[in-house]
Amino acid sequence: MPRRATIYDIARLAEVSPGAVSSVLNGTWAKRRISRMTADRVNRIAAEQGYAVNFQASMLRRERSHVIGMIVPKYDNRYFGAIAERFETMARARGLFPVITCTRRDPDLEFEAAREMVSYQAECLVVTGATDPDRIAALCHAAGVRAINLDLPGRLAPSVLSDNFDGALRLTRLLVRRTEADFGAPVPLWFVGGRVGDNNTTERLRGFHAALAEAGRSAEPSHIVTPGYSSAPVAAELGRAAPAAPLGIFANSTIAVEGVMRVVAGLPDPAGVRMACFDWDPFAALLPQMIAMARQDVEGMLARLFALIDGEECPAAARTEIPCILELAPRPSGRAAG
Amino acid sequence: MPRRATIYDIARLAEVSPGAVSSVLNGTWAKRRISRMTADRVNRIAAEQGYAVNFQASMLRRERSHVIGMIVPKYDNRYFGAIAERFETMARARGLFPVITCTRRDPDLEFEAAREMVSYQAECLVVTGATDPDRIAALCHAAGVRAINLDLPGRLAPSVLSDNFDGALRLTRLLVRRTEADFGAPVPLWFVGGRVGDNNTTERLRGFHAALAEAGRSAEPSHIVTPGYSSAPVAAELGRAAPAAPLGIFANSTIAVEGVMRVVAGLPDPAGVRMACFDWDPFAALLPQMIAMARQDVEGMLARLFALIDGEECPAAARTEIPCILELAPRPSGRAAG
DNA sequence: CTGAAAGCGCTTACAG
DNA sequence: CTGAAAGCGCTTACAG
Repeated sequence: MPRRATIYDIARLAEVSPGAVSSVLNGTWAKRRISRMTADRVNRIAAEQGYAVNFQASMLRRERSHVIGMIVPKYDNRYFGAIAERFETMARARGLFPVITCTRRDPDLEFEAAREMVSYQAECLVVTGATDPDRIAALCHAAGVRAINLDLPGRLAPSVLSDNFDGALRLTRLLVRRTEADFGAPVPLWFVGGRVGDNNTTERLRGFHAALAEAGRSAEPSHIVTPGYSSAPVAAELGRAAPAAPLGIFANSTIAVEGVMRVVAGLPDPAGVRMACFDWDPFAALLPQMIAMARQDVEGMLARLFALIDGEECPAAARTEIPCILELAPRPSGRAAG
Repeated sequence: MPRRATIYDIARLAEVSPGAVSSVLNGTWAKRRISRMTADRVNRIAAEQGYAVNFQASMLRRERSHVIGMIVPKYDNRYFGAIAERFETMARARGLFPVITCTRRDPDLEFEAAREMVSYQAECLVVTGATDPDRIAALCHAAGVRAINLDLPGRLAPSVLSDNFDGALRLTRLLVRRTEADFGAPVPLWFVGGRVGDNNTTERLRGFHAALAEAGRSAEPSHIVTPGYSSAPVAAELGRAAPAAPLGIFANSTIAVEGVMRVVAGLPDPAGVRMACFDWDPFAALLPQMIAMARQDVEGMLARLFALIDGEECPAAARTEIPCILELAPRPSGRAAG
């Protein structure tokens, strides 16, 4: 493996000192009163040699690393994928070096990944959807790294969340209204997916109950099916509960929709199902059963996140809830009311 | 910002030399014949201090960085999201440090990101779906970094691809067979999405034509609609071409499906459309028009990719095409034949 | 206008 | 069984 060119190689070729090369290449040459002629020569030779600075050496020497870390449960998911993508773009726009790693909802991997971010000398770590954000915040604080929670809240660092209660409330109101309109009378409403104890599920469940209460109704406990976030257990548990159409379903995440649809496909009357989903997917929106989706406002969340990052103040108590965007599904032509 | 603990801090507290601390913490203490008692003490104190090694310093000093880079067009996409996620998992399993960055199909960003990977001292760069992979490979080679292309091929580095021709051939055969069965006679077949000149579109188009030729048919040039990979131009151009049902559509990517569905929704008879899609999405599979999807074999592709990475040999000519997995869409109960 | 020099935090051959 | 020391490639105050 041919050794990469260093500032010493460039210095030799340009017949200047390594220090001068360094300041030309990192743009501080004017401040150091190096002549433009020298700067041009050094830049030309560096380009010819395909020189690329060694980040390890450069970051070691500099006072600040400008590294900003993010851990995220998954990439393979519209919501978290959009978060990761937008995070990178916004970090780069600020001259920061984003380092993202995906922790697959594994608590140990989350913690190890956070440690790794400390090792990368991250100045700030965005902890997205972590199962135990406070454990990570403690690790960060011990190392002098700012932590900010995203998507799921913690007590030891500020949190930027979706307004899960409000989104679920509005979604459930729609579900109540549309099922009554389509079927001519109240039908059983189910809440499917997620895990009780998880903050987001708790908040959405609260919104679900509140909307039912507004309508003078209450939820049947056996219609709350929360076996987690993957689709197989959702399909299994919902299948055992044997729902009968007509009915309405609040799907707590698009992954839950995958499970729900397997059960719905087996029903004698799939057209007797109406569904609302917390989270958004363009194709799920085209399902004939879908009436609305609560799209989490990724841009709004990240705007708030970077406002916290840009401002130094980060009170641990700060907690921002960003409203979701309610997307009505197109009403398929073939679907009759009632 | 409190300074992070260093090996010097631990050394002082444990009353040993910094060198001894270093070898205890990186596991080479047995080789250096340091006593277990000393090692235990150092480990305990390091844990108490929340010590985390400084990667910049450690990687600078070591001979190898163990960093492995990947550039990827998007995270917010089932296919590329799955690639990024699996890449991280497999790299970690090998003790490597994956660094991924998302380049949003921007040629300049791709090149800048590749430069950045060289600066991170990456030993290898996986170039995924790049618009100009050879420009990046040249940069890598100049810096002594191995490059491997994924998803789109280049001439200067080995390439791991989907077997686009074969996948499109099988998908089109299905489309021919199912439209003839459902409508009782051959109907117009359209190819929608992607860009002519792009390797993958070219190969899939070749498969499309080959399957038509097998059936003794040929494609109408005006039925090839390839205005790129985003959904808005697909909807616009397909809308202008005003397709009439009954018809069959080969959608070149799930993003194309989004555009196609906007047009289909406006047709007098959406049920007169059959669609096959290159690429997979669980919800797109549930569209009533969808008959089959070609799921790219991400696991198979990455297995091959890491076989190249693990083995030192990387002949630039090497080109592997991994077969796609054909997923038949569930046949909706409400859909009548003919 | 530019160079010599110290030092970032680590690793590892070498000496004992 | 352990320490002293050199050096990875850079940056930047300091001296001239």
